[in-house]
Amino acid sequence: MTSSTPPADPGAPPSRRELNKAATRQAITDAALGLLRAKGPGNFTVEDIADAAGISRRTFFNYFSSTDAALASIVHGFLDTAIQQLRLRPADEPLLVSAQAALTALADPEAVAPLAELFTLTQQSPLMQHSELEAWDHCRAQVFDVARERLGGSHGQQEDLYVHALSGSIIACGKAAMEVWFNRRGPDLTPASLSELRQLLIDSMALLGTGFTTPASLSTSRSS
Amino acid sequence: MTSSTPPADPGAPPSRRELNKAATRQAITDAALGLLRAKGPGNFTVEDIADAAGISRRTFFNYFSSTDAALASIVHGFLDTAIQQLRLRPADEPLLVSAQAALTALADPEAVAPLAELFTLTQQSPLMQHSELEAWDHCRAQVFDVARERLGGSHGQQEDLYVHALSGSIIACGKAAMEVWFNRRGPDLTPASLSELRQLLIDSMALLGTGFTTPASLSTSRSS
DNA sequence: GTGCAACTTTGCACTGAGGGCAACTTAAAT
DNA sequence: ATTTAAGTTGCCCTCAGTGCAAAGTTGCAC
Repeated sequence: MTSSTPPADPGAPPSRRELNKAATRQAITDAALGLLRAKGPGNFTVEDIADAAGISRRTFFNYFSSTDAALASIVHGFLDTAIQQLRLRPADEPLLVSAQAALTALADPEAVAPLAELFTLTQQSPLMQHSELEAWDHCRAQVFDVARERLGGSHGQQEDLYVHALSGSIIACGKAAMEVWFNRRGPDLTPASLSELRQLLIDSMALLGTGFTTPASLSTSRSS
Repeated sequence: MTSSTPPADPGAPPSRRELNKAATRQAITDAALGLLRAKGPGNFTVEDIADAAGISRRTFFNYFSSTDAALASIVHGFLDTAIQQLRLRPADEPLLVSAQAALTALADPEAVAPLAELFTLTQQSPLMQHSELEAWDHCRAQVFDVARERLGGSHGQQEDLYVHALSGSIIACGKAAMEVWFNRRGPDLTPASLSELRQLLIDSMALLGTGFTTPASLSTSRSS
């Protein structure tokens, strides 16, 4: 089974089985992305992906529960590293600052390239929104965990709202920054474009931190 | 077809066809909700719903593209009225205040009852999250429209981020308030519970308006 | 190495979603 | 009443997703 317990020992050398599984997983997402490029969203089947990845249809489902899930694993990968970055921040830092730092740290070509391509390929069609929304929501849940940990165990019921609202808003703003960036730049990955993405991420978190005070405050960002 | 142009004349008396369609639509969601109650999420098929609603399986798909969609129409209904309320607010009012008003206006038994039941019935299982997330996202898009209209046509590129981030955050906070409320109260629809929901909605918008300043500000809400 | 145990892949078969199409039924219009 | 448009249904197709059991691999002990 794919879902059995992995060694959970980060220090140990990955066994052959682990490597094979990782490779297969990668082959699947590569194949899926390739077909998306070649045929467009909705115009290929799970069997197509399996063939392209050199595995059987049935095995595909051992790894992913759907075509969408396979493609969304790209988004998951990105967001997971974002969460990793977030957890590295000092616990006494304001969450918004941590989020800013974690996100801008990821605004480099290698990390955003697959994401950018995926977005440009699927922007027009709602066939991917499902898993994409889920990926963001999964990330939100993890930000929620981090936020709750930071507030310590002393949280009464009031903090529930605070933590829920904050984590949700952080995700919403991160999403907003990415969306605006894609709308403006498309698949442009030049340093100038990436620096604009960083600025957008910073600005969106700043908006959150200042309570969205009137649009006059918009003069903050002048980056293109 | 279901998707043909409705008269779009709100003054005219609804024709027989319109009435039939509305009735069928309602019968479907009723049947779906009934089956959800009776069998639990994931334990019934489209055919079951069609049978219960007294229509053919094929006709079901003329109205909804999936079981999820049929159930999510409940959420859609709620959020659509929320948007309606939002559009009724004066255009020069701060958006956060408008959102607060629109949402709290809907915190009455008739409006939230179906929603509350749906949430309690599906909270445990991820079988509904798809359409639910979509419903919220659809609502976000509409808040986005309202926000853009309010900022007038003079919006340069900076406003894009502002509007995206703001509408996304509003939705996130509305969601947060509802989620906290369901977690605390479950399907409780007593006036005390509803007033707590109202307070939560107000508080979450307030958090957004104050930039989530330190948890010390949490003492605002003391409502149970 | 040999062999066993655990894990993984695959084929097969089955249920059910979703949609195209044409025949049929019902409401509206003249 | 007759024609026309809108809606319903049955038939049939493809494809998603899953359980099961028979293979094929890898890990480990001897």
